[in-house]
Amino acid sequence: MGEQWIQEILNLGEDEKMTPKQLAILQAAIEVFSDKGYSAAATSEIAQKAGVAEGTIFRYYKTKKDLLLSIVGPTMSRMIAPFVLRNFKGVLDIPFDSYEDFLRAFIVNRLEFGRKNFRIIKILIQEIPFQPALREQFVENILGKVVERVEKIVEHFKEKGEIVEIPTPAIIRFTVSSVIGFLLARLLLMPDKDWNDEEEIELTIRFIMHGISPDGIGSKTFK
Amino acid sequence: MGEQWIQEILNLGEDEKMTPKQLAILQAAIEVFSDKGYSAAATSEIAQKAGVAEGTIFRYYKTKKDLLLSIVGPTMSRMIAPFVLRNFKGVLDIPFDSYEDFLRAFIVNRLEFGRKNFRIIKILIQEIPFQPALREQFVENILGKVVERVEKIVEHFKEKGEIVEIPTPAIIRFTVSSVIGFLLARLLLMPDKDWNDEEEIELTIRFIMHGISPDGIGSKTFK
Amino acid sequence: MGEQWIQEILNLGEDEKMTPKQLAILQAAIEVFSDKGYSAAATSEIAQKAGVAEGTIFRYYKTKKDLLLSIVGPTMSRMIAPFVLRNFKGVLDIPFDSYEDFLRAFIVNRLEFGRKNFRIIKILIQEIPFQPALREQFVENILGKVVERVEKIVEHFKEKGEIVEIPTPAIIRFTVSSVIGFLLARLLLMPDKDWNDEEEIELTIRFIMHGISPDGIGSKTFK
Amino acid sequence: MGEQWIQEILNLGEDEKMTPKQLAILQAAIEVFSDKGYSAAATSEIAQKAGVAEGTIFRYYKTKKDLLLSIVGPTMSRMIAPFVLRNFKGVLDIPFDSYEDFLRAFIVNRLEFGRKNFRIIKILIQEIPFQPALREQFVENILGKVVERVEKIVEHFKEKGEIVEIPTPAIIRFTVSSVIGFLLARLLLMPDKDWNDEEEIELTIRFIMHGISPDGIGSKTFK
DNA sequence: CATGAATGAGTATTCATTCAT
DNA sequence: GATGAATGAATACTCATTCAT
Repeated sequence: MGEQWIQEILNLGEDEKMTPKQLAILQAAIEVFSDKGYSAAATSEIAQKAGVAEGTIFRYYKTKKDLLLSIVGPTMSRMIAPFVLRNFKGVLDIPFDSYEDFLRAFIVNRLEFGRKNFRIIKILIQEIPFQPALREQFVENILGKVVERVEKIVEHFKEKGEIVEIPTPAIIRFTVSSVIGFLLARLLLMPDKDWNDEEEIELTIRFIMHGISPDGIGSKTFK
Repeated sequence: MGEQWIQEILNLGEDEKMTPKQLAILQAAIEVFSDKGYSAAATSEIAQKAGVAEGTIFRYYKTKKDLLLSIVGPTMSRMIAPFVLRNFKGVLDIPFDSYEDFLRAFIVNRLEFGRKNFRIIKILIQEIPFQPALREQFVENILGKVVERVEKIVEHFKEKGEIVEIPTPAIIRFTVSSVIGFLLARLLLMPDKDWNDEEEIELTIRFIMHGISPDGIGSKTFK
Repeated sequence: MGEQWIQEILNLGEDEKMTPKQLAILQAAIEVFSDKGYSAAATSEIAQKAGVAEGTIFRYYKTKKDLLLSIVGPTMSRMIAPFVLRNFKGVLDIPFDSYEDFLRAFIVNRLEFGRKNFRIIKILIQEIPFQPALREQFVENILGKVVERVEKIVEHFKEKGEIVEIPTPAIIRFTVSSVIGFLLARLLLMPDKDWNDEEEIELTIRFIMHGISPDGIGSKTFK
Repeated sequence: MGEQWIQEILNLGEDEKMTPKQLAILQAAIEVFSDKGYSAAATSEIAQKAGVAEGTIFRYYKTKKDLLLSIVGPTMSRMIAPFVLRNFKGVLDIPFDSYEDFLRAFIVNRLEFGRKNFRIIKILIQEIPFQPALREQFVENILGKVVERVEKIVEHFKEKGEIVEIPTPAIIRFTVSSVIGFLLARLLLMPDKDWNDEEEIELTIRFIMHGISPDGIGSKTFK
């Protein structure tokens, strides 16, 4: 595993200086945290795996919890990148011709993201229930913003008659469940199965589009 | 909270002798494990909460891990109860007139189950990634059997033309994602929201049925 | 060194149960604290010297500081025992015929006390500047009460013309300095010198009595 | 607080080169040592307070203990300055007309000294019991010389009939106790009280002189 | 000279587990 | 059976000291 990706993942491209040791610590911590869980992970093991002295960890991160947050925080921010990027553009900030297009772009993008950030996301999911700091950040900064954004998109296509008149939260739930269900099956539950990603994505989109299309009307794509 | 339910939940009705102390230990363990996570839970706290001596726990359960498995194992078995109960009955073991009926029965039933076994399920989900024993049991005994059973149901209704000709694993995935998505939102993410369960269930069923119905055909119920 | 004295010193005679291990821990802690100072004392060394496991210390005392306070607190209380004992008796609670008698009784009594509680007093003095909890208790409960009591005695004998008309705080300071000066020299600075305690005490009393007697009048005893 | 006094205090006027950094380190060390005690003081905190890198301390002082001794040693020497200064002068090296004059000069002088060197003296007193090197230096170079010198003075005035025929060590003890008692009360115990130094000094002198005057004879000053 | 990253032995404290009572 | 005192290995974290830059 190269050392480039970590820079990229945690730094968001800003070139804050990160010493090789710090990188090694982060990498080792990600590994150990995701393998054993935060609580059961020993700083001594992280140190050993990173090839540094135990004390070195605490030069960079005041506490073990600090180390956790340093890993999980930036990734959490990047989770919503696609939802906020073009938010300022102008009146019509929905750059998709159909909900389908949105879904397709979204799934492909997040599948890639999930692939790269697999371990960190695992840590995040595992620890959210036990770390109030994490949960708060997640609910307020992530969930909130994503929902807000998707709400607009859903309502936009509701107006256009593409989506059935069902309460928006339910629509969002259906969409998100299906997408996450796919991502989990693909990356977590059965990563070794012989997946045909493109086809699987299209099937998932078909399912969602059929599911939320107004009665009597199929999606445009899938007649 | 009475002490009856625990008996019921963990004993599956078999009247194995369980002393009040043992019950207290289990109850306390469920609370502490689900609040802090297995690793971060202290047996001393469990003992205190159960009102027994620290040593007493280890009379009943050789190790802390043993205690975990004793809690989570039986519940895991009961998760699949509806899928195996009538499996032996005879040739035609599909007691549903439509996939919709199956879904409705299934969701209602598992919502109830989830409500009762909330904490234990939380523990189960949290610990599956870290306890090989758990994962093995889960994959082989639970996932396997459920999939096997649902496969038959799905294929049955495929033949009847109710379900579109898409690979069965995908159909199952769509179904399960949607149902679990509902259960999670209902019980975990937003338990305090003012839910109209019946309506929400019907919406979910509509979504799934539309999603998996063959092109051009809506579900029977939702025209 | 027997194990009786510790009971006596820390328990004030009440027979609260103290296991042999707890006694051993206290004894070892007194030794190590007084030899190395609180900060530089290692709980591991205390454990070793007490012949118990490190963990055992923390069954009895939640923290190292707790251990310190458990040692030093009770002795602090006993320091003022002679000053509060007969305080309730009645109107005339000064059971001495002269300031001289008071001094004599006091010095003999506290010399004995100092001999027995030498190490603990050393710890107390060393740590008072750094432990706010200690300082507070000392100033309020000890210093306050002693001063209050001695003030009355001094003023009593001022009225009788035995003590010169000088501000009482100064009289107290002179008395206490001289007594403590003796005790320190006797017990701390030169414990190995060949002391004639009785004579030395009489000299000290003579010094104080001469020093505070009204001009032109010697003490009764020392013409 | 300027940076001059430190030079003065630690250097005894000799102009050994001392960089500003070294001065800052010493100043910071005095502060931290006296606030937290030697053992509990962290070199990192000293470095931070001094505005230098952690490593810099160890350029000037090989070890933490070295730093302590560098602070406390010179002050210890200066404690006895008044006792050795004119020791070489000639036969009659007692430049006081009476013990009273000696006391007065001595108390005033040492009060000033104590005021300036408060923190260092506190460190010294705190650490003498735990640092053999310090204790040795103190007993041999300080205590010894002071006693030697004061012995001569006391015996001089004994011969003149000003001081009662009591063993000299006792006389010294009385004197020193009373003086130190005053200094401690004045500077350490109750520094914020509204002191009238001049009057308080005269009272103390009166106490001592009365205390050690031969029977039947008051001091010259205080009839 | 000065830095501060790096070290690793040492710290107080926790905790699952044992076992004599 | 039930207890809880005792254990000791393991834990997160600190800190005086070193050394390459």
